[in-house]
Amino acid sequence: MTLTATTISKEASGHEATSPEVRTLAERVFHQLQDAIVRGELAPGSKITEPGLSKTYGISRGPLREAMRRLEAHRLIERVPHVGARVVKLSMKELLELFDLREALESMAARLAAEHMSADDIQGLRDVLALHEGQSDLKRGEAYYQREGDLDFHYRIVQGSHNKMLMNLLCDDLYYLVRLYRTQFSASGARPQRAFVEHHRIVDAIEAGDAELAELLMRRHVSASRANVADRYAAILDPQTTTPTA
Amino acid sequence: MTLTATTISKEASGHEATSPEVRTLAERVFHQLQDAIVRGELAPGSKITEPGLSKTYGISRGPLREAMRRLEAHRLIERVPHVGARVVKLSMKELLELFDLREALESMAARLAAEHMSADDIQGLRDVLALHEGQSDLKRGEAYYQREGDLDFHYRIVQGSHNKMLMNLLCDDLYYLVRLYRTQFSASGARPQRAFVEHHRIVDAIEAGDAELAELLMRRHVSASRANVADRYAAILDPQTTTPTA
DNA sequence: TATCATTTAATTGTCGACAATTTATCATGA
DNA sequence: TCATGATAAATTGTCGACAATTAAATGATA
Repeated sequence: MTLTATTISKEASGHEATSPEVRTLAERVFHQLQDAIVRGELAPGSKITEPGLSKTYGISRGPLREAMRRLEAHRLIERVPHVGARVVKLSMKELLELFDLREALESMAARLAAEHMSADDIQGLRDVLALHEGQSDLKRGEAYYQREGDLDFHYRIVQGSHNKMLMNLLCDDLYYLVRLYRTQFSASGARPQRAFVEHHRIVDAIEAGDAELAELLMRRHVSASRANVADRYAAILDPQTTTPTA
Repeated sequence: MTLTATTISKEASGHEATSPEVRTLAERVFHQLQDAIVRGELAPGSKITEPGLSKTYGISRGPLREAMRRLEAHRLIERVPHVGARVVKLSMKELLELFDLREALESMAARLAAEHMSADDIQGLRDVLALHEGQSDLKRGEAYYQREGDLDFHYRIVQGSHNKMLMNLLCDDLYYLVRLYRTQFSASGARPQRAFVEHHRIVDAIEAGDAELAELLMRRHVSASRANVADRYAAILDPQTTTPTA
C-alpha cells in the first residue's frame, strides 16, 4: 500500500487539531483562521479584509476566498456582498438559542449512544472523565483545560451515537460556536463539581443501556448549563437580584 | 445550446424563490444548481466538473467554485480534493438519520412555536392547511404539490419558533435534503389523510398554547413519517413480510 | 457650519492563464 | 492474458490582473 502522505495522526486529544486534511492551501488557511477566531485572536465583530489576510498568510485571494466561504458556512464569519466580512459576535440571545439546540440534539445523541456504544467506547469515556478530574485538581481556578475536557466528553458521546449527520452537525458546526462563545464571553469554568457528577451519571446510564435515562440526564445537564450561563449574564446586568454563586 | 442569458423563471411556488440575494454571479448559479439538484435534473451520484458547469452556465470557474463550496456546505454535493465533486446520493441509512434529526429539532420547534406564535402566524398556518387539502382533493394521486404543501407547513412552524439558529439549520440546510430525498426515492406522497389529521392536531395544540402537547404531537408526526418511509423501503426489499398499504 | 454632490481610494467580484495532481490510455514484459 | 509501468489527457488548485461596486474624502454651496 502506497498511502503516500497523511499518515494520519488524527487521534490525539485535539479535536481536529492535527489537520486531517491539508491537501490544499484553502484547507490549511481555513483551519488556521478557524483556530484564530475560536481562540479570540481575531476580535469578535472585527472586519477582516481579503487583501489583508492574503498578505498575512502569504497566499493569493483565490484559496483565501474559499476558506472564507467555509468559515461563513460554519457561521464563524458573516459576509455581505460587495461590502466585506466580519468575525461573528454572538449575542446572549443567540447563545441561549445555541444551548436550546444542544439540548435537543445532545439528548438525542445520549439516547443513541446508550443503544450503540461499545464497551471500548464507554471505557474511553471513563478515561476522559478521569483525566478531566485529575487536571481539575491541579489547576482549580484555571478553567481552560477543564472546558476542553468537557467538550471532549460531549464529543465522544456524539461519536457514540453512530449517527453521521448528527456528528457532522454538532462536531463540525455547533461545537466551534460553543468554543467561540467561551472565549467571547470569557466563560469562567463554573459549576465544575456539579458537572462532574452529572457526567458520571450520564455514563452510568449509557453503560447500563438505559437510553431513556441517558437522554433525560443529558437534557438536564445541558439545560442546567444553559441556566448557569443565563444566570451569570443576569448577574452582570443586575448584581443584586441573583442567587449567590454556588 | 448557447444558454448564455439564463433569464431564469425562478418563480414557482418556491420557498425562497424570489431571490433574496442575486447580487453576484456566484449567488445566482448557487441557487440554480441547488434547484437543479433538488429537482433531480442533476442525477444523484453523477460527477459534476468545473469546466463543464462553467460552460453550461456561461461563467468562469471563479464564481462557480464559490457556488460549489456553498453546495458542499449544504451537503448537496460531495467534494474530494484534486479529484472532483458529485451530487450526493442519500442512502436509506442516512435518510433515516435525517428523520431522527428532524424529530429532535422539529419537536423542539413545535414547542417553541406554541410559546411564541402570534395569532396571525397561526391563521397563516390554518390557511396553508386549507390550501393543502384543497389541492389534494383535486389531484389525489399527484403527490407533488401536496408534498410541497407539507413542507410549507413545517416551514411555518419552524419560523414560529423564533429561534434563528433553529431556522437556519432546518430551513437552510436540512429541508433541502428532505426535498432531495423526495426526488431521489421518488417518494410517493403516501398516508395523506393521516398526516392531515396530525397537522390539524398540532396546530390545535399550538393555538392552545400547550407547548408540551405540541412537542409530543410533532415528535410522533415525524416519527410516523419515518416509520412509513422505513416500511416502504422494507417492502421493496422484501415484498412479502410487510403490512399491506393503507 | 452643515449639507450635499463629486471625486478618490479601497475592497470585492470576475476572468483567463499556468502549475500541480489525478485519471485514463497504451505499450511492454512475464 | 494479465499485470505493470510510462505516457498523455483531463481536471483541479493557485495566481495575478482587471472590472464593478462600495465606502471615504474632498470640495462647493447655502
